Amino acid sequence: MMSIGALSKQSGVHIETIRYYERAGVLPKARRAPNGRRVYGQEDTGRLAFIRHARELGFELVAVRALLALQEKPELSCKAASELASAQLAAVESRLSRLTVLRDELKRMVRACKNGRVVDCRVIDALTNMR
Amino acid sequence: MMSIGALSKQSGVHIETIRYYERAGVLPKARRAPNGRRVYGQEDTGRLAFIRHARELGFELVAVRALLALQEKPELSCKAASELASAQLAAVESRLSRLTVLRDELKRMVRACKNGRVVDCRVIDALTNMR
DNA sequence: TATACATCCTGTAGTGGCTACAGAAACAAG
DNA sequence: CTTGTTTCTGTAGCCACTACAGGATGTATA
Repeated sequence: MMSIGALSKQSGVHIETIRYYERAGVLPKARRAPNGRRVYGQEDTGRLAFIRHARELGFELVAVRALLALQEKPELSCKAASELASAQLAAVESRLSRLTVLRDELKRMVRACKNGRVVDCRVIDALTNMR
Repeated sequence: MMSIGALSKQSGVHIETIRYYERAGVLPKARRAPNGRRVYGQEDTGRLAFIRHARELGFELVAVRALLALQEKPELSCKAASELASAQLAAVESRLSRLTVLRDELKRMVRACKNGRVVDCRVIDALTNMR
């Protein structure tokens, strides 16, 4: 049992963001103390960690909601769950392959630009003439 | 010499975005025809290509502006440009490694969901305990 | 020339995912 | 009881666009 401030410290997610997640339907509506303040449990720390990492990986809140639904409805049919997971997997693999291209391009750029002047620097060329 | 519509078609950047870039100070204020319409030259196609690719690589507009400023002052050292690229590279590599973990977990989950129950899936754990 | 329609202009508002603040209420410490 | 912290709701701002509205101007066809 903890306050929104304690949850915020534990999870590293801003208080305002926690309230925003509730408003956006990503977190369930928090239980309230008699004085009206939100009360959280340990499971919310886990949920927030999950949301944070998923967001860092580029998942939109809609997708995060879908993934959380998997966790919170273990009675969901295997077929539906598998389809949802497959869709996420496809999204992840697409992101992965594009990121790999970007990484290689950035590596090339950094290599091509070692202690020269901008005149000799290939970063700008690389960005202008990429395709 | 071309209109904003022609530039848009050539560059693949929406008209509204081109005007937004001007407003945001990323593109220089366009020369105007006597009737008040914006007039562009071939160099603007290059600038837009540059901006587009930089954005695709995850550079923020602030960074794009910095890179464009470097381009206009070629007597400066390349250090700043390569630092920007290195920062991008680090961010991309961090995302890559975490995405790889997630992909493996999703693959595992899809496999597990074939014959088991959602409750056995560990994707949530993978995302929750990721660091 | 008249009409139709495309293109452009400025300005404003909406989007997602936060983040920041204002003003009020409640709580905790001295 | 005062002071300071925490929380509440509600609203506004941020970035990087995107989507209009409403008006001016341009071009093609009858």
